[in-house]
Amino acid sequence: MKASSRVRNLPTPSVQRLPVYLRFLKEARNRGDDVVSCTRIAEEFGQRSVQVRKDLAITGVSGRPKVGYRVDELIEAIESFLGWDVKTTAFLVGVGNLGRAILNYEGFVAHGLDVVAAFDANPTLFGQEINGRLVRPLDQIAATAERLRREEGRIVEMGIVTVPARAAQPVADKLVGIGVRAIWNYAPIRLDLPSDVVYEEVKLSASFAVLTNRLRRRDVAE
Amino acid sequence: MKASSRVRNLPTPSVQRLPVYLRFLKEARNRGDDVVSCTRIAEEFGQRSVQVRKDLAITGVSGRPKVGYRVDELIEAIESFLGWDVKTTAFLVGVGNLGRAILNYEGFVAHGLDVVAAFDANPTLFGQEINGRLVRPLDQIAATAERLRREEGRIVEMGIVTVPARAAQPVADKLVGIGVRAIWNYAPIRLDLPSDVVYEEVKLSASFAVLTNRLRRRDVAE
DNA sequence: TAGATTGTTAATCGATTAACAATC
DNA sequence: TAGATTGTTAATCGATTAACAATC
Repeated sequence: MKASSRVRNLPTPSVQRLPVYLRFLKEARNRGDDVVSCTRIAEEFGQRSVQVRKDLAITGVSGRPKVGYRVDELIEAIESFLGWDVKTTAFLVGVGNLGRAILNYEGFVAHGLDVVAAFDANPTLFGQEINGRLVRPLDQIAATAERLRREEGRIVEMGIVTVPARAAQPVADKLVGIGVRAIWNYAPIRLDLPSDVVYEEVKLSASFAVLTNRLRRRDVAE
Repeated sequence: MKASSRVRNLPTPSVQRLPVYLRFLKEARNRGDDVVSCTRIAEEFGQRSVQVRKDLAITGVSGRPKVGYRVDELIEAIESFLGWDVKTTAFLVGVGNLGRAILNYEGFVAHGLDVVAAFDANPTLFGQEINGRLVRPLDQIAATAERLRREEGRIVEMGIVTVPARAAQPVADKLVGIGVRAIWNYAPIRLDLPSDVVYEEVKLSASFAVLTNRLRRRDVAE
């Protein structure tokens, strides 16, 4: 069987909504709820219940008519579907404020993200420790990956790029060079990568564009 | 004419792609290019030229067959359409690493964003200056807005929320209280706001979900 | 049992792409 | 003029929503 025939095309909007449900479900679990219905979830987020049901269906979970879904089953199904039940070993490059924000945010740790080391080109940062992670010289990225593999048997799967735009492509190339299979890019520039590397860009400008455009159109309408 | 009949529904994906084109067009201008074609832009970003043409069309700009679009006209049209040619006065609440990242990033300044003051609840930060902006006590947000209006005649249009999830809703309520008409939320929680306040959320978890899901599905396919 | 809910198929809606005329 | 490009209408594709049967 060819890989292409096995990888179904999943609706990206559904994948993007799952973390929202997950957060709500964890709160429900903390309240001691055993089951939850799509109607309830939809109501919480102002959506249609059919959409929630379709979204949950892609994880493979099933509920019981009249009753709903078991909260713990649902949490497990979403986490497993997103790959958040396994550790994702990552390197982060660019220890500016954005890089620090990611290193300090515990939310991603709960999603399996394990940033094992941080890198920067600025010598004044070398040796600094951020939330338990040492800042290393960018030059040592390959050596660090190799040592990690040799000593702990760990493979770096993901590279997080939080450098300025102009530095992003060379940094991404370095990350691909050490064998990462996914790049999470925060720099405001599209990166050119081999097609077998999974790529995702955080587009803050796109978000700002939607906001300001709506704000200005609202003004015009008044 | 009712407002609802005047506000056309614009394709959000198109609005989100405009900043990408804009960045490219500014580079083109710096290189001294006078005109650029959709074909060229599409090629740069791996899209179809029709899509680029449709995207540009929503700004109201028009090009010339055989020639293309004038670079300076196009830049002006996109910036005006997005509301990036006018200053947007904003308050930022939450001076953690994420808040600092936004205060220090000059890219948004080029998009008209003018964060005039930053607020936090943590007294150890009060009086600190970040990229020229003083950190003030959250308590003083209303007084600061009022003084700004009285002394400089400036209205705070946007609130940027970079506090932890649990603090986000009360902070948003405060911002709405001082009259902001747009909220840009970085906290991983959906905010409840009056319907006349424009709202946009930066969903880092959604981005991470897409990335890890693809990474794990790729693994399965191998 | 009746009502609420799941799961699925069909209809609708919106965005992308194809096709092609207009034009410089 | 011929070829490249814009602008627009029609076709396709994908996601959302409606409708409804199944079921606890």
